[in-house]
Amino acid sequence: MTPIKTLERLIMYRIVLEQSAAQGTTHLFSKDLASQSGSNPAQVRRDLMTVGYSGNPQKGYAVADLIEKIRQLLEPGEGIPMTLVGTGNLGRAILGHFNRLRPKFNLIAAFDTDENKIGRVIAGCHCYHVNEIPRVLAPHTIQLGVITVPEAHAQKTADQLIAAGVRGIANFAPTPMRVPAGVYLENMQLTLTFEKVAYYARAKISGGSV
Amino acid sequence: MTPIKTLERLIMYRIVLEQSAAQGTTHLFSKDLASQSGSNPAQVRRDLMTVGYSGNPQKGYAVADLIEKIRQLLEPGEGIPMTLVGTGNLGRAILGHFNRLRPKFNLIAAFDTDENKIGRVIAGCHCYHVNEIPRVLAPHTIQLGVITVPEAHAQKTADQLIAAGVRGIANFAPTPMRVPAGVYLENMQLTLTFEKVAYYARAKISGGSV
DNA sequence: TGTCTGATGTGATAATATTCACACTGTGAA
DNA sequence: TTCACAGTGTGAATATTATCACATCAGACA
Repeated sequence: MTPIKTLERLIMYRIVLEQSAAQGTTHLFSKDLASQSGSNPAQVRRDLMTVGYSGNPQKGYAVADLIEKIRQLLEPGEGIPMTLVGTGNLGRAILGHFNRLRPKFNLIAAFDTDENKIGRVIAGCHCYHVNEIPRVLAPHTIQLGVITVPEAHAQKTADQLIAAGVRGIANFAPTPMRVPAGVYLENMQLTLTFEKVAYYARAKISGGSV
Repeated sequence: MTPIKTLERLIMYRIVLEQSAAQGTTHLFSKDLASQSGSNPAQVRRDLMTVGYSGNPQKGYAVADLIEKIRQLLEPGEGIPMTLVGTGNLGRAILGHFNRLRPKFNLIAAFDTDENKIGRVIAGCHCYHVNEIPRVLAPHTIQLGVITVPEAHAQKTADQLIAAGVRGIANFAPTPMRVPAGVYLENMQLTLTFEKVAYYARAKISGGSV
């Protein structure tokens, strides 16, 4: 099991690597990868040990090969089957992003309770009523459920997804939720992020170091 | 300087505490706070040491007092002055959230390049052209700049905000960016989060523990 | 009043994460 | 071919973070 911090950095490295590849770069040194991803060279080398890819002292790391190695770690199968519940502003913004996300995400369905949205295609994704979660998701092994419903419905939605077999949830509702062991939950609290940034910004402004 | 992990949890505790307060709860034990915020009791007590608030072995922690202590750490001044650049889907979703975020955020202005939006009020916030960033932000000490512009403009936008004195940035554009020392940057990569959740979900599905 | 109880605050310990520092390697130049 | 060099891979050291475990405490109760 790759440690969470390492995994986050590897994902970031892949983003950088893909941008480099798009610009025609074939090789990168650890210090390049570090500066572009906000890390440091020693950290990069240490992280790359975990994917089992070796660079070359003269040329650095072969961009294409390294992308493939990281891909194998992140998406050993075909694509990541996912779903989204709550097609409000934020939900639609996220669905829109999926057109840009790496093709290995496989968006199975979106869900909402608004009758005006049921049956329509929103941001390229068919929208069902939440009552249909069990039926629609049954044939799939969903790895990622995104929750963008109002706060009051967040926990119930999570319970429905979990009952339908979803084992990974990203919750954007502004309330922490609880899930049983065996489900991985990421609470995406915008408030939390903003307050954190403001806190450290204040430290910077007042001259402290972080 | 409060460690980053501790700070994140304190923010989460405040969210839980405010929900408890809204339900009329006046006291909570560390184990309650822990279970509702996804932590554990020892961690909660350790974290609360850093804000200098003591509980009572029989009653636990006084909800109102603890909220105030955490508030003093997070917002020692009046409110957190902030701004947002890029009023697309995601930007508007975030602006919308601000109606719900704690009143201590003080949204100064929003910026865009779309002439149709300039001069209008979007989600309760006046929208200026990005060229006006220096003029509009000059009178303020912005602690938080939120970037929700397309990938291609993200770095330039960050540079503009930093030139205008912003020392804390939350970047939602799907590309990592670089900032000079003295600026705190949080790259909010949706891709990163989603891939991370999917990775650990797969571990759960295949029976591994995390 | 004295005793009991269950939660707190915290020193000590363990686990995790990062950084250092250096032997080793593959390539280009002489 | 041999040398020099810049960058890698990694054991060791450091720093950070989380957990344990227990002395202490404030109130309930007899």
